[in-house]
Amino acid sequence: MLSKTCEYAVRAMIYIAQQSKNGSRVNVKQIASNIDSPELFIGKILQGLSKKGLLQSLPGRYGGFYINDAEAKISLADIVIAIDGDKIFNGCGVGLDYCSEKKPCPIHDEYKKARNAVYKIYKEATLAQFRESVNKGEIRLKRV
Amino acid sequence: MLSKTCEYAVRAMIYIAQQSKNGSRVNVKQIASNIDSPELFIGKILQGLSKKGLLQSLPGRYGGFYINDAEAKISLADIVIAIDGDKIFNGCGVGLDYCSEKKPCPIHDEYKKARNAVYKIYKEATLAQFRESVNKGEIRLKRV
DNA sequence: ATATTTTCGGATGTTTTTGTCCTAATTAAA
DNA sequence: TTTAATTAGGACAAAAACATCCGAAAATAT
Repeated sequence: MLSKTCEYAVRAMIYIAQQSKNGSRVNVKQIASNIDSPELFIGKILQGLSKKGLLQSLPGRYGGFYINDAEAKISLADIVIAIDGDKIFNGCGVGLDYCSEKKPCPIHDEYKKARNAVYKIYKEATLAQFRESVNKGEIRLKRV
Repeated sequence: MLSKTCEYAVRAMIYIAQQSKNGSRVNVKQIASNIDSPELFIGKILQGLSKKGLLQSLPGRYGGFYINDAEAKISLADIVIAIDGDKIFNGCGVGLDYCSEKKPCPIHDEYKKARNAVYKIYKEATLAQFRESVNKGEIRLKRV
């Protein structure tokens, strides 16, 4: 399960990807109101992702956040790993550090399959994909 | 991903199930040292599970925790739900409360499949199963 | 140049999760 | 019945996650 921080990040990135189709920028106020997140908090989160190069930011009047064509190739998995790390995709099903191919835990093999399926989903969902569904009403990012 | 509390609970329950094969009880000190958890904390966790009827406890000298044949039928999923709730098995992949069959989020369908696979694994792993593998060295519950 | 609007960065505050402490109640052996 | 060893329960403490505040820096329109 993703952390709350990570959920905000994923939804914000999807929103920004949609909005920056033609180079336009969105500010934190817009983002927060469109994804139902605390404004200052999503600001901090995006600052971090921006530092890591997952999106662009421009300070100053008429500034904001945006995503260029190169960044549109990034996947939800990239965002998740940047925020929560890769434990969700690699970790053991019962929390054992030693658990591995060589020293599997009781549910290792099946759990690994399921985990990989989850990874595949997040990996194959790229921001570019979400741009496609702009304005079709297919995507709604508010929580309720 | 399970909470730390939940991971401790799952490992403790597996350990207790193994140990109480012939009605014997284990105390928190034994449990903690065998699953690598804080002693007092796992005590608290098991008290909670005991109240909910997922295992038996006996206070007093020579007391401890144990699992009877009826409880051996419970699955890891039952434990997870008792501690972390069912959000991990039912929740949306990007944290949207409204997300459902009728109003799916962008990754709803595939995510649901993967989530169901995870549920199946935890559901089919019963404590009775783990009793089978006692002393075969198949199960190791210490973290490292 | 100046005013305005935005992100940046660091400190701070709040809530939840994780973990501990202490005393009481309970049980069984001696 | 006494004693020792254990769980029960409630308060407390520490750490991590979540969230806000404030002043500085940056960018653009005027």
